[in-house]
Amino acid sequence: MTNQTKEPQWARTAIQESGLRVTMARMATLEVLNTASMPLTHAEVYQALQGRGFDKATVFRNLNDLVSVGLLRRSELGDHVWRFELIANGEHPDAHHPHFVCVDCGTVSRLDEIELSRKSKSTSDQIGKVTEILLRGHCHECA
Amino acid sequence: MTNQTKEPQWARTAIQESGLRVTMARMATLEVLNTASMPLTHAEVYQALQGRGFDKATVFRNLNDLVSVGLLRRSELGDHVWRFELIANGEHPDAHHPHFVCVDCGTVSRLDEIELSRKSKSTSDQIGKVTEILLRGHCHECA
DNA sequence: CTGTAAATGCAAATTGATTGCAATAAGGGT
DNA sequence: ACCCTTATTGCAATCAATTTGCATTTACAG
Repeated sequence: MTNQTKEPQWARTAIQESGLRVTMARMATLEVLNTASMPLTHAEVYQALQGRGFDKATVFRNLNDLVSVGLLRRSELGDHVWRFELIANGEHPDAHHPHFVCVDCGTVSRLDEIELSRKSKSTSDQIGKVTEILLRGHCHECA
Repeated sequence: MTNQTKEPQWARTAIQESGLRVTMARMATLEVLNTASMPLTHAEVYQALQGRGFDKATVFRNLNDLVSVGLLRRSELGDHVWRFELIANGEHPDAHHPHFVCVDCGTVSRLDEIELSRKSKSTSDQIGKVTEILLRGHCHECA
């Protein structure tokens, strides 16, 4: 989650503790995602890093590396693009929070309070363990 | 929806009424999707049509054409692949029914009874009009 | 300070999807 | 049944997102 008030070296510390090596590209990637209010695509992260000279493949690799050590979460919200977001301290990597995606403008919103009706929960339990809820539709801006 | 008991010429009729020309490829595409119990990817449809000699671009175009005349629905369930399913007679093209996707094996299940809790509904109403609900998680097979 | 494994840059490869274009076929009109 | 027009098809080329191969560079343990 967004957290503008982390300790100065939180990114370095987080990377160190993950077992990955601390590099400029990784620190910068975490910083970018830390100040984002919504999941960012690779393209958005890459663009935010323009001027620092990192290669696009490096950004891809770092995003994926950071996902695999549990610092980021990668999700697909329906537009054929991966989005990445920081996982809050202590938050379970699989515990995606619900998102709403506007199919018209592509805007992604985070919803924290969404849950299924009781009856639906038991229905879905018959299928498996739900770890993510995604809602799609038309946001008020586009309606 | 799956419907093995349509009239013999339902596919021909449906295509005719849509205004598209009736071709072998389109009839076959509809037949394949009619006997499928879940949304199929282009690759799956294409494979099911192997031996009939249709080109992969033709299959793509037909799937998209059939979507645009409202005979099929195209959805993206989180794995970067479009899936297509027949729209039941009279069903609203935008009225996606809920799906469950297993993030491990990729299996897609259709859920017809899922809904949000009342509180969640009002929360999501503040964001926009929800037209699709997608659940992801681990199915029992993979758990 | 040095050695080694990890990370990076650059280009090439992959994958899902789309498009240009000439050849072919559907179906309305005669 | 036979044209004519236009939609549809096949094939190759293209596109966009993502991944990979490899030589070079860099982090960091000792």
